[in-house]
Amino acid sequence: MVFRDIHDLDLTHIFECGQCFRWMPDGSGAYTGAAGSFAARVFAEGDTLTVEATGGDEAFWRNYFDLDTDYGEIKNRLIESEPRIRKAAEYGYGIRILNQDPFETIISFIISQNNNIPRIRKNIESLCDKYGEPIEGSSRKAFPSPEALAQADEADLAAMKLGYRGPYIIAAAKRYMEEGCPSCRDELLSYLGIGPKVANCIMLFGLRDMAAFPVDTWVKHIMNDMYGFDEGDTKGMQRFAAERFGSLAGYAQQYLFYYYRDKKL
DNA sequence: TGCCAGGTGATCG
DNA sequence: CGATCACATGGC
Repeated sequence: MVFRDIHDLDLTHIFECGQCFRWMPDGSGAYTGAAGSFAARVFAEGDTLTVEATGGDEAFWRNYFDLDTDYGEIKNRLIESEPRIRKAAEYGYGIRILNQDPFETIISFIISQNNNIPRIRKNIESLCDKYGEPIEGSSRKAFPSPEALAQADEADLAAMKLGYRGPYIIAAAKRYMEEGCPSCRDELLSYLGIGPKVANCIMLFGLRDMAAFPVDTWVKHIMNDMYGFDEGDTKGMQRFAAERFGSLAGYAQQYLFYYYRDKKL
């Protein structure tokens, strides 16, 4: 399917900015990957976005890529309220916060803790290969269901190099099965293996709370470098983000994170 | 080798 | 409360 008249979209920035882990360039300028239980190949030319998907209707992909949000407007408002973010916002041109499946987001960001992005990708792909359903028309597997991960064996997860996160994954899947999708930050924080940072990532990327401002090791560096915060002062950083960026803090965080991680300033 | 990566849980004062 | 430490793993 083809979406026309799309602005402020850059697939590289969308897929490499650290919000998702299952998309990769195929060498032709396109990206292949999976969202939930669908696989796809996507590419952008001019102001059109083409999605060749194994499933999901137009509404699904329009929502996944957040095509109804005006990112030009968001960027202007961020720069207006905090001019020092301009460079980061311009560098991350075309980033869109994807609307990802909540369960996939929960498990993915539990895996992300004290880990690096290439290894997070490998861990998630291993999990999908072993516990995900096959996707018709693709070699990729769907992200595993809560039921599948709830029945996973701890030793198998250990063999897949998930480290100490294995038990967190199984416990989270069981709980999700029994209680359904968590709806707020406090509920997420009561999961074993989910602390303030991971909870904020899930709120932002999985539950669409655009005011969430995850503070990870990169954001600590940024906030120290750009604004002079002590690297231990997470509370102060959160307060600053809430005051300056308000309901747009999540977008700001993503621009800052991507800019710093990519340029290593 | 020791430090780091999209941190958190347990423990201790 | 806040500070400290262990925790699996792999890259540099």
